[in-house]
Amino acid sequence: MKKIPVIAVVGPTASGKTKLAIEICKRHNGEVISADSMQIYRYMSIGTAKPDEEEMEGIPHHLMDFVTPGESFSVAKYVQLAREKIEDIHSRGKLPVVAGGTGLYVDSLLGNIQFSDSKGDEAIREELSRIAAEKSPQVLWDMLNEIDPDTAQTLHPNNVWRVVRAIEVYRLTGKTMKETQEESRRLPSPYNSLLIGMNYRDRAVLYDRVNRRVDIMMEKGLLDELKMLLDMGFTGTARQAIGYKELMPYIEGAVPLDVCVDTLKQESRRYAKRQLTWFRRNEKINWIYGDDYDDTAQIFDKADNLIAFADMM
RNA sequence: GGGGAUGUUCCCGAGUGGCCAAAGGGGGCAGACUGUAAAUCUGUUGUCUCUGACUUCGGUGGUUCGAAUCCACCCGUCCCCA
Repeated sequence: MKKIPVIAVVGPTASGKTKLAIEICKRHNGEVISADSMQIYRYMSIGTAKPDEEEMEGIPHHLMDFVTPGESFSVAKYVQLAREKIEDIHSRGKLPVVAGGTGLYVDSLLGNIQFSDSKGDEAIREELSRIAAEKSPQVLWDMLNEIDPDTAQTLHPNNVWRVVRAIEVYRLTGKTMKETQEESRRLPSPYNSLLIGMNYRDRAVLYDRVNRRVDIMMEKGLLDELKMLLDMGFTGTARQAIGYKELMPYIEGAVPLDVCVDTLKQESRRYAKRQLTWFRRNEKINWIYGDDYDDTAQIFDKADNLIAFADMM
């Protein structure tokens, strides 16, 4: 069976992924599938740096702006939906271009990870979390070490949530996390993917872009967007999004706005760094360093070279 | 002009004679990551020829076997009185 060609544009926040993905779509008849854990939410546009109508230049964008803040979502759900989108786009003779900074989503999708049917169990989670809180994280970790030493070895006792999850998986399925993960990787990927990573050789350049983008978000009315979300009852995972939680102390009158904005910039920079840590371990990524070029046109051409060289179409 | 306080490693901040290259926090850097992932967690952070050596705690000089810690003077900052 012929594999489906997919181009993925990854990289840290504010690196220029969105622009590049749209340009690739324009040149190669593509459609964008977002791989961003926060752009999935409706009403969160400025803070998640969703491209607006004008920036999209008529290119269809999928898996963006379709979950109401407060609703639950998961990698498994993302992968399922993204697969359908890729099928759909490909069947229409167009090129799927996955673009986003959520490494887990991208890798799970392209790696064709099979998530089992078992969901979560609140009761189990509460019970286990309580053990960590009332006794100690170490006690909980020891429990995991009894049933699944392989996974326990890879987890730090302080990473309570992961330990809880590993034990939960075992209780729910009778299989250890390690077995579950091995099974999830059995099916080969149906995609012939080309990964392009945007980055900057000089970290300061990237950080400067991040800072400037936060300023732009503020100018666009991030505060009003947050207030609107709060009026709607802002809950769930969506609330974890960088851009909103950092401004809360100001809304509550506890901290001056400029201090909150500085924190927001800092958290954004740290996030960019974490994203790099994730993507850098992937040797299949073809990196494009923005500071190697004088303008975006050259970056687009470089991407084109990569695509031509990959000869995937 | 008088009185008081203070100056510590990138930042904040502990440290009042040896156990101090110096607690803790922040930031930086590096890493992990399979149903919350913009989350969660870990390591590291003076230099070097690195199980030891060397240079640091405003400056200079001194006391001492030994000082970031004690003394003298100097420089800077802050507060109060005038």
